[in-house]
Amino acid sequence: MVTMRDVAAVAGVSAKTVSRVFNDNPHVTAETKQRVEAALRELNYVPNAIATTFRTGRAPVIGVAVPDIIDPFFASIAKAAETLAAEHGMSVVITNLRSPDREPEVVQSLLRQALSGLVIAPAALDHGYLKAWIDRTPVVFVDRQPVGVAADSFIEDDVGGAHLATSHLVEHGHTRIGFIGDDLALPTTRARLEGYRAALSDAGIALDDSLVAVGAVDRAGAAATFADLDRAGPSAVFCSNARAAISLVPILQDSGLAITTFGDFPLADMLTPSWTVIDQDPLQLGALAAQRILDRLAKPNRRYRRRTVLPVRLVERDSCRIATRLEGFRLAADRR
Amino acid sequence: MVTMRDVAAVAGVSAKTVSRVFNDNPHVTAETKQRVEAALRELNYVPNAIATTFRTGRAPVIGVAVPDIIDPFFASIAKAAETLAAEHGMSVVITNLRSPDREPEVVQSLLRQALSGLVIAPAALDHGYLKAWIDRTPVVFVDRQPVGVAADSFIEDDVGGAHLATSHLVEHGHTRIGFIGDDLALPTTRARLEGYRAALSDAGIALDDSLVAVGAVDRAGAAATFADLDRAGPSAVFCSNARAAISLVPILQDSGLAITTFGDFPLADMLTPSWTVIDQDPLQLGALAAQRILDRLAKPNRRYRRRTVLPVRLVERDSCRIATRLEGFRLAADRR
DNA sequence: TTGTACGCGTTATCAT
DNA sequence: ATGATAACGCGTACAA
Repeated sequence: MVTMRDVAAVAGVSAKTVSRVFNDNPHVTAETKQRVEAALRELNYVPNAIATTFRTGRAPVIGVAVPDIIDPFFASIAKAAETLAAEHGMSVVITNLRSPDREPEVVQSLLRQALSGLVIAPAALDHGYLKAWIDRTPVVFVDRQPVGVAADSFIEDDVGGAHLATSHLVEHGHTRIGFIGDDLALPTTRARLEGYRAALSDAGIALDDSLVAVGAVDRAGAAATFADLDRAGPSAVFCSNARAAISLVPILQDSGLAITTFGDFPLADMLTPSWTVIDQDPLQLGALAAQRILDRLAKPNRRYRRRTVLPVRLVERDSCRIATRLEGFRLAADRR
Repeated sequence: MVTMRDVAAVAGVSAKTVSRVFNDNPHVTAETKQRVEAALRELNYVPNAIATTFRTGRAPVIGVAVPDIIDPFFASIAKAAETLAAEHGMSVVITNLRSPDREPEVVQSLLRQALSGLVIAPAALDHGYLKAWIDRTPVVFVDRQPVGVAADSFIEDDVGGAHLATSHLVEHGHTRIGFIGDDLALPTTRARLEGYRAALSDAGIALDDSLVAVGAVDRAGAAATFADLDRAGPSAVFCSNARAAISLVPILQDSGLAITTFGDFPLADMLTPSWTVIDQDPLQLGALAAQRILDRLAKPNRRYRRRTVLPVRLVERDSCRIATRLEGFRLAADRR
């Protein structure tokens, strides 16, 4: 490996002068600069990034940590952050959190790499382990709020979006509306349950806990969860997130239930019927988070808004128009 | 930040002894070890990973570089590599290649981080830029072969899979079979075109270049590409990859064409009709690649198989059963 | 303008 | 078994 010393020897200057030339320091004569540049090219000098990081204490790298990179929602966040970082000469490393309990070790091993910043969509329920790092490294939460630590966050309007989706079902005449989620331990899921309940209350519909079921994380779990919920006799369901929704497609596809879901997903518009969703714009989430990291690095002393809530919008498709079960309810009512 | 020196001062030993204790070096008396461990805990010592990497020249990190992390195929490769690495105390950093021409800079900035190894699903057409690194860092290619550099690779059977998919259409009675791909500059796409052509030849069907169209990278491109192909009057199409397939769903869904595609994708089995695909097992690809990195690190002098081709299998679903256009052809033939 | 000396935190070498 | 010293490659402070 060619070092600055090697280049210096060839150019007949000191290592420091090579450093100056390489970093475009103006205090070098044109003639010296030329000689050094020739040596640089001749030896094919490549800086040792680790040494630079070690010396300066910061790698020109932003970390992005997400619960599951297979989920297109999180992949989009990462991709947007990467695009923005690249525009500012930074690279991005993505890492999978894998599971709530592994989050601390995974994130800390990332943070030890002297990152310039971290964008995290947390999986864990408590993020107190970040306290020791947050003074030295800007950390921005996305999708979910920080718990046990103060940090910037960009989240979507979970309560509002769930309210919107549920109200949409109400407007279609449904009164028996189920809630299917992944895990109520997650604040995001809880907030969406809250929005769902608020919408029902606002419509004067009584809450029924047998219409709330969680555990839809894969196709098997989704089937079990739905079987549970189905006993309560819903005519419509609201899925609390895209991943649950994707798992639920096989079982909801031909159920005759009206459906809305929180979070768009690839091919949702191509299913039969196509699914009505709440759209979250993960690209914007990722871009905003990365921008905040860059801002904090550039102006550490400025004050920033701690919490930013992004609006969501309803994308209406077909899954609320077709509602066999509701017809059933109506016919039954007519007969009475 | 607490350093080994600080710990050494508290324990009343030298920094080197602290290092020995921390790294489980046996040449330390039990009594000394105990004292040092107490100091370690008291000061809450956390090693500076950058300093260690700097000193040893290797970070306990495997890099995974893929063209597009949004593509579930590549995300699966990354995830599998991560799982395997974690079992061996290594972490993984994922990076997006973004585009063929940006690949060299992106990869090299990754490699400068003194990685222990790199798993790459390349986007670029030539990988000669890796020559300078490959002696110091194990590099394993997945999905696509190395060009311009010698390296290990794990790829799927592109020619065989395409042959399989095309033959399947032939068996269903099709003779006008289109090929829709993303980019013929990619060796993968070319190999699949080759398999497609071989299958037609084997069936005694004449090749027709107007039945080959590329440019399906997003929904707009897919629509344009298909419009082009459609003029040639196909009754069936073979999509050369999952990403193209996903983009083509809107336009092929109700086309009445029989369909096969190379690469399964989420919800392919939930479309109407469900899509028959060639399944590639990206998880295995990622796991094998990461294992090879670990093997090469553990036994650098062993010899390894350069090129491993994984078999693929046909997953038959409904998209070949429904073939309105073929009926049209037959009726036309009957009338004659 | 250019160079010297030093230090970042860790580990390897070689004494003791 | 333990420690002193040097070294990894670069950038900072300061001197020349």
